[in-house]
Amino acid sequence: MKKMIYGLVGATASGKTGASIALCHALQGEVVCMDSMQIYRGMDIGTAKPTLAEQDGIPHHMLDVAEPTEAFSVTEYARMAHAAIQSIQTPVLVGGTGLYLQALSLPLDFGFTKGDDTVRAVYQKIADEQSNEALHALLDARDPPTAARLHPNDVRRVIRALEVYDLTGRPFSAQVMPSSEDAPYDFRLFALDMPRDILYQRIDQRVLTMLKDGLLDEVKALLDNGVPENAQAMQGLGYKELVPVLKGESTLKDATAYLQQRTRNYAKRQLIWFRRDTRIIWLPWDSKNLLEQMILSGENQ
RNA sequence: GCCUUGGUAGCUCAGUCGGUAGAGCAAUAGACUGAAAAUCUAUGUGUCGGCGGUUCGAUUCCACCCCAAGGCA
Repeated sequence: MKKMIYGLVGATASGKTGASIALCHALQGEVVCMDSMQIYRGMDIGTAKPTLAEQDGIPHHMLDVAEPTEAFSVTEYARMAHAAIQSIQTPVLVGGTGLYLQALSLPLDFGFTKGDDTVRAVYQKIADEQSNEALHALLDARDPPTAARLHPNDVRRVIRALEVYDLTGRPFSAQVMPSSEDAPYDFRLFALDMPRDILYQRIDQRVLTMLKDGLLDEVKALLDNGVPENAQAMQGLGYKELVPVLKGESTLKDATAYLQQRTRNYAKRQLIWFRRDTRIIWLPWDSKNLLEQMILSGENQ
C-alpha cells in the first residue's frame, strides 16, 4: 500500500497557496513545497513564498532549505522532499515546478546521474567553436534515440545526454521513464483552472504588489550579501530582471513591464507542462466548494 | 500658417529602383530526467493612414486631405 499524497499544482498566481491552506486544515495535512525558487533563503517577496501569516499555523516543508549562493538541483530536491514526505502523516504537495513533480513520481531508489562541469565544458566548446549540429552528431553516434528526440539547438539537453553516456557508459534513452506504476506514492493531484486573461491580469498585478512590498530591496540585499549575479538563484523571475535596474542599466518601468511579460511566459509553460499530466484533476478556480471537490475527488480516485 | 521627417503585423521597425510585403518581440501550440522561475522548437493575410491621379498594374510615383513628432514664424 503506497502512501497517499495530495498535490496542488499549476501556474503561478493561480491561487495554489490559499487553496492549500484550506486543504491542510481540512485534512490535518502539512505542506511540502514543490518550487525551485522558494527553497532559497532570503528570497521571499519575489518567489511569493507564503508568509507566516499566510501559512496560518500549517507546517511547511521544503522552504528555505538552500543558500542562494549555492547551486541546487532536482536530485537534491527529490531526496529532501522524499524525506519530508516520509516524516509526516498527511503530506500536501504544493507548487508549480513540473520537473520536481516528475522527480517525485519516479521510483524511490532511482538515481539521476551526477553532472560533471568538466565534461560539460568540453561539449559546450564543441557547440561554440564548431556548431550545434556537430555536437548533435556526436550524440547521434552514441545514443540515436535520444538524438532523434532532441533538436540540435537544444544544446543543454544534448550535452546532458552526452554527459550521461560518458559517465555511466549507458545511453540516456535506457533510463527509466516515469509511470504511475513505478511511482512511490498514490498521487491525488489537482490544479486550478483559470481563464488565461484572468491569470495574466493577476500576474501583472502580483508583480506590482511585489515591487510595492520591496522586491527591489530584496534583490539588492542578495547582491550585497555576495550572491553572484549569475548564480542559479538569481535566474529566478523578479531577480534577473531587476538587477539591471540596480546597476542603472534599465528603468524600473521597463523592468517591471519585462518582468510581467516573463512571468506570463512562464505561467504558460507551466500550463503546458501540467496539461499533459493525465493524473491531474482540473477544478474551476472560482468554484464555491473547491475544498469539498478536492476531498471528494481525492477519496474517489 | 509654413518647412521637415514619419504613418507598413498587437508593439518596435525593415522593405518593395512600380508586379499586393518580412524580421525581432508579443501571442498561440508544443517539448522537457542532477540549471527547470532555466532551456529549446513550430506557427506570419496585414484596407502597407485616407481619397483621387498616372499606369496593364500603386503599399511604392504625383496631388490633396488626416494624424504624430520636430523646426520656423
